[in-house]
Amino acid sequence: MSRPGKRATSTDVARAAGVSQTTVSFVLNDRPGQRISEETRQRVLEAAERLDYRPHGSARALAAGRSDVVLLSVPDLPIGAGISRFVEELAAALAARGLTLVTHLSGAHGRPLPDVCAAVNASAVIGFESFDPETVQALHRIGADVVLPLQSDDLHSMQPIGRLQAEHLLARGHRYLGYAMPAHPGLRPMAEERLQGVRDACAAAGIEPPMVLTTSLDLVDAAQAVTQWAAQSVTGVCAFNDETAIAILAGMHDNGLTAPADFAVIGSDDIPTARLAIPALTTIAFDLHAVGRRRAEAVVASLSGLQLDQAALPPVVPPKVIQRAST
Amino acid sequence: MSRPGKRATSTDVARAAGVSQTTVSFVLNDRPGQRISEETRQRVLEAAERLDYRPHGSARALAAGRSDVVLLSVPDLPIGAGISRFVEELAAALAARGLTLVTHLSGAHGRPLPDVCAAVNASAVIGFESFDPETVQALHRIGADVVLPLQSDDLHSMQPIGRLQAEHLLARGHRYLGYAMPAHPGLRPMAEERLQGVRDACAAAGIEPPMVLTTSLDLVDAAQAVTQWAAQSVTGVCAFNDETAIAILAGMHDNGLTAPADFAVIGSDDIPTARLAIPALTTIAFDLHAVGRRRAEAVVASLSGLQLDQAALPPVVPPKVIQRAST
DNA sequence: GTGAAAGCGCTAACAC
DNA sequence: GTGTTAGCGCTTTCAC
Repeated sequence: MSRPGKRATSTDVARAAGVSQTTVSFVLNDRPGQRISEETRQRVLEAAERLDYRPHGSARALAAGRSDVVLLSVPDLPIGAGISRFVEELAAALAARGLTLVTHLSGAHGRPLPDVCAAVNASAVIGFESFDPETVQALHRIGADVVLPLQSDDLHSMQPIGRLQAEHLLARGHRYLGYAMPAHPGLRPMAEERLQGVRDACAAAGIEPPMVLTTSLDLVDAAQAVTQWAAQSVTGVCAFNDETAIAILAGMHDNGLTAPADFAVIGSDDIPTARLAIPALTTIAFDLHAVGRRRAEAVVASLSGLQLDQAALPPVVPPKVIQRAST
Repeated sequence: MSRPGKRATSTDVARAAGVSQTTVSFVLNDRPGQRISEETRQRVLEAAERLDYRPHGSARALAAGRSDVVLLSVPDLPIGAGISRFVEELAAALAARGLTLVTHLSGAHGRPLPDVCAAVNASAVIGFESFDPETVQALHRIGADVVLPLQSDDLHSMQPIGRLQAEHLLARGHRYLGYAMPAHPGLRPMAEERLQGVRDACAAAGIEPPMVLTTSLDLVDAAQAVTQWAAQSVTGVCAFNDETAIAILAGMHDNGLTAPADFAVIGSDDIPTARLAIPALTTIAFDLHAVGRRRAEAVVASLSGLQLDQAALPPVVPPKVIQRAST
């Protein structure tokens, strides 16, 4: 239903439907003051459909003072499959509420977040980690009503992950634990949080805190770390995530060691290749699906100025250990 | 340099600098008709800085009829580290030309691409695979000047990848090849292209086409495929990508086989965990960096209506085999 | 060199 | 119920 011609405007629809442009706006936006006759409504809707009318985002944003665009700022970190699933969930939930999600990779050479926000006229910005205060302020001035770093989700803090990892190892008799930090700086904050969970579990069990080592996704690096842990009689290692854990596994293999006999290794995130590791990797799985939904609801609530009804949110299944051969 | 107050407008800057709003627009946009005195220029720039002025994307887009937003549509496929690197490169190159890149995951439940495009008022849309004609037309009508599916990059078609994989195995004496297709539907088109390269290489060498099997990232699945290949005396397998290759490796391990003695396996993309596979995975590496830059230049050229100067583009290093232990 | 004025396509008072 | 009207913040033509 469209000629390749010029873009149809709201006025075109009005003309086609034989009503005023205002009426079109009312119908299409489903304004609460439902003073539109059903017949007019249908005529307008039909005309819009026929002309393949699509509201002009900029014009709408300019006039209304707010847009339906939500910007997700993804930090410069290795994006895993899990994250993309989360993004899709978020996008779907927002779309269901009439909001459009776009993502921005905040790499070193891209534009600053406030500029991007201004360019797409986002009315909300979601981040993966806390923004620095300057950025937050800039975003607010631009009109981004909400700034919700993900980690503030009370039910999905990162610490339980570390705790679960450690508890799993402790339950299997390990008394000297290691922790494998990722080398990538962007992953640091998240890693610190997870590590804290491990420390807490160790403290609660009355054993020494974990021996923390940083390993990049490099065989030599990982092999070195393995040697160091072995020298300190570490027998179980919690890795920041599955990729790091896979590096450890490779480092062990390089040293002629195998899990779990020589060393137990537990990862986190349950990436698809975790079960393909040799041996298959024990890991922590969590419910990104629900987290995405919850985040979306939070944004919607904040945007509409309503109080977020915690009870109405989809429940988050707590993270749990996926036991496989590596522990 | 900013009070938490309301957003500064172009008019505010004009007032602060003691000039007209028009002049501000001229200065900030660096209009060709450089009829602005250096002194005025500085005053305006300084005022803008002081007020932390940021142009209102929507207003600008509405008035100018075009925005500086470029939308990258990423299909519903597992996002790997390689892709994120490419996106960053693209964003950086576009930012250098004053353009802002945002990404949209075109999952099943998100909004249709044209809607997203209209919402952010993108003046160009980049895709990973060809859009269907209807979508293209819709995008054009919305005013998206460019639609550039990535795969049309002459110097970076997918076929050479498959060809290289096959040639590598052929050079090592393998005469019965297998091809591992990914199960994920979003990966299909790309996989078909790569497969074609393998077929071409086989034909050129005068051997039978590869025995194609589809394997998800699942141990049982992969083990089954391995059994089938073995039954047909296949000795070398080209996998669509490294993850699929890792699955094959796991399937082999499950069958008590090891690479390259029983089976040679070659992946593609050189993901970080490829070298951590056991044994380390031979794979194809390519230059996403340059591809991103080239794509960005193409968009800029198309947006400014200029002819793309092929010669001025950063050269793309052809894909090459990274030989490791699995072949 | 600089400014006045006319919109871009839409929303939202307000009038009928 | 529906139309009139006045902007939203910016670009751009044209006059000074």
